[in-house]
Amino acid sequence: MTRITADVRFLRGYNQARVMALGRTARTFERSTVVEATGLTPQAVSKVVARLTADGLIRPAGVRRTGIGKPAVVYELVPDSRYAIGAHVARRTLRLVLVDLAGTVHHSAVSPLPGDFTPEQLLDALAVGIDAMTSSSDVRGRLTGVGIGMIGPLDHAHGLVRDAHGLRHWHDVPLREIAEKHLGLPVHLDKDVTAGITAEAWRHGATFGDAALIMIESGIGGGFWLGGTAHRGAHTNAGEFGHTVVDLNGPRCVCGRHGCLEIVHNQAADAGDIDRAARVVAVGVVNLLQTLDLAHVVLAGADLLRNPQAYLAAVVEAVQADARRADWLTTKVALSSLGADVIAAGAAMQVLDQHYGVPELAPA
Amino acid sequence: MTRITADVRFLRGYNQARVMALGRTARTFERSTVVEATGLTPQAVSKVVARLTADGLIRPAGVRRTGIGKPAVVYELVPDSRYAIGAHVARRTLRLVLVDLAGTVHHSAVSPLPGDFTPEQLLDALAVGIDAMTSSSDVRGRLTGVGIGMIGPLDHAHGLVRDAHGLRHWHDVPLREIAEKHLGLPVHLDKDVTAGITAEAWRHGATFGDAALIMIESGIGGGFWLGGTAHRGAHTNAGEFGHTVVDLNGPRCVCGRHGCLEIVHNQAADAGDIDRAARVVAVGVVNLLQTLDLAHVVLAGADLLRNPQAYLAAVVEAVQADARRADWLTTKVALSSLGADVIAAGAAMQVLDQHYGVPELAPA
DNA sequence: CCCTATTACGCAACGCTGTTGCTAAATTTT
DNA sequence: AAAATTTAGCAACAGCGTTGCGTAATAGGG
Repeated sequence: MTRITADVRFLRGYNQARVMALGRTARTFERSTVVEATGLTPQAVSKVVARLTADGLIRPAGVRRTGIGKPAVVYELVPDSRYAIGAHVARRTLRLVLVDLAGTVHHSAVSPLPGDFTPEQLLDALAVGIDAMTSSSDVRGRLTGVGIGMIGPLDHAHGLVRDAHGLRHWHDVPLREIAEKHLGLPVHLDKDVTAGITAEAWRHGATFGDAALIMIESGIGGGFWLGGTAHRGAHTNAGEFGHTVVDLNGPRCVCGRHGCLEIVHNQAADAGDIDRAARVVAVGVVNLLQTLDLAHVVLAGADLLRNPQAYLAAVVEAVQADARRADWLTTKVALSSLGADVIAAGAAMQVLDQHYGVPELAPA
Repeated sequence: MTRITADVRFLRGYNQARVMALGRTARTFERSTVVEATGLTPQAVSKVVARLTADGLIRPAGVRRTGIGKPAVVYELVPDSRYAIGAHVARRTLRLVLVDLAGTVHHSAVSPLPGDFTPEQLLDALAVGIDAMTSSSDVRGRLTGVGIGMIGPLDHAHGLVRDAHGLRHWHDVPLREIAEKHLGLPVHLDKDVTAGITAEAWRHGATFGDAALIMIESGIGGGFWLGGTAHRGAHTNAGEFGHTVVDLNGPRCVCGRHGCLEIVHNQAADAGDIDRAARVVAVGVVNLLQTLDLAHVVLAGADLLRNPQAYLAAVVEAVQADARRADWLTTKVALSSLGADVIAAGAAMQVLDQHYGVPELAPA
């Protein structure tokens, strides 16, 4: 648990991170933009910009002539100044991506994992894949770390896989610790869906409000971005969205309850009725909107992306039907901008976020 | 929107607030406790404690002899150093409470409101009630402000009542602004359920994790405390928990959808089957746990508190049944510790929280 | 009884943050 | 060429927590 004391160093990191967020979102920016966004004085912004420039994280990119007066220097992020590796560990596959500081995916590769793979087998696959991906020497020196997104339950704070669903060999595995030793890089472990929503948030920057990522891929899960950070819940177990009851008299689910969103959806999907399956998901999404009042909903997951338009249309329609009463209740619904890479890319961005994102103060 | 720049003044407020939170939770505390909780050095804590003592917010309350060495000074919060008024505006009644800095309710009074009351009528009732409650002169001088909790939809950021359900005369009323003028005190406006969960959080202090307040009182709503702050959503509209679908083939709800938690619950309750009604709510609560992974669930609301044990038993049972698989997935379920006063008291605590709570930095 | 070890606590100097006051540079307009 | 305007930085400053060190208050041992 990275714990930060509220001393002056916090201010440094915080304000630098806000400028970085601006650079990620806006392609180019100037000091005056930063002044407005941060509330700092121009002089303070000059100092922050000078520090970031010295670190090679941003650089001048021309000037803008405003008409009268001295032209303003335009800055931009230096995307290839830092990289991170992201890994999406699924039941049968390992997806690795290389992501730069701007959130752009440079390489993406999928490799099969042995059935019922062990931690050791995963570590080996990771090492091989990462090695191949960072062969270029300028990448290797700028690698910030490795992010791993996988199915839960797991303990994010302690980097512990508690009991990955459907995988033997994965009970209380301190994956973060052993991976850091094995790979020689900082490792960040999180639930797949949480990594996924982080990807969307990191790329959208400050304009991204409360949001959810709906993922349909061997089960239905939800990742949440609330109040400017990922929401993991009290035990890193938030997101079991597929196991919310939507049909009190519905069929029994593997979880023991009746009429879970997941079982109702799967029955429709298995029967080939994708539209009905999509409408079930749409009901769940509107439930989330009612409960959490989200500004963005992102759809993702292999099973969903096989029929993206069907799901998108159903959700959009349901959201609009529900929100028709109030013009101020707007929610943007979209397919994941990163496609099948969301989880892996998000895991990578979580690593970047730890270094260059807005620092969090000690837990209340 | 109170917006704070990340300069040194932020540190001052932040660290002071953490000490105050400790004092609220722990009755008494010493410097060494603060050192541990905040991560600050003993010297820094001395400065913070000195400032708070000078402001009269905390005071020494004896010493603790540890055995060898100079005894440690024990401090305590000064509860009656500050007060706030809380108002719970319902469809027919106005409940006012006087709350001190420790979160203790000193006075509570309910008065009827005219049918379909107007903003002016509410303001008059507020003025009269507040005057009666602050007759003592030491209270009046230490009054921090007035918090108002009421049904939505409303806009918390702008202090605007958009369209209170079931009340004509309440469309786009800038209640915060006009109330501040009318009462001559700072006013904080929020949804009833959000105020309610703030009451629980403020009283529990740092030990309070992600939580929800389930309120059953002319409708079913939910207030959320996530990541150390109230969750209001993108448009202050979070909490419409009663309008989440739990029965796809259920009866049509006033909101237009079928099988909402609220209509299903109400049908059972109206039929006199409280146990079934309670089990419906329990299903909804477990849905929340699956989605958000909460550490605390608090039950409240006039309709619920008519049969508190029935609801509590049903929810506890459902939560335990669902979490039986994992011993680490613990959620505490309880009835509101403040009974019928939760909303009003929470509204008051929101005012105190603005002054003496942990400050929030500019929105990301 | 005095001395020492131990613990609590504060004064003074310091480092680092953003802020304030003012100057310099670069450009357009007159 | 001179004035006006906008951008940007240097220098001194205020305020935060930190570091170094001295002082006060207690218990226990000789």
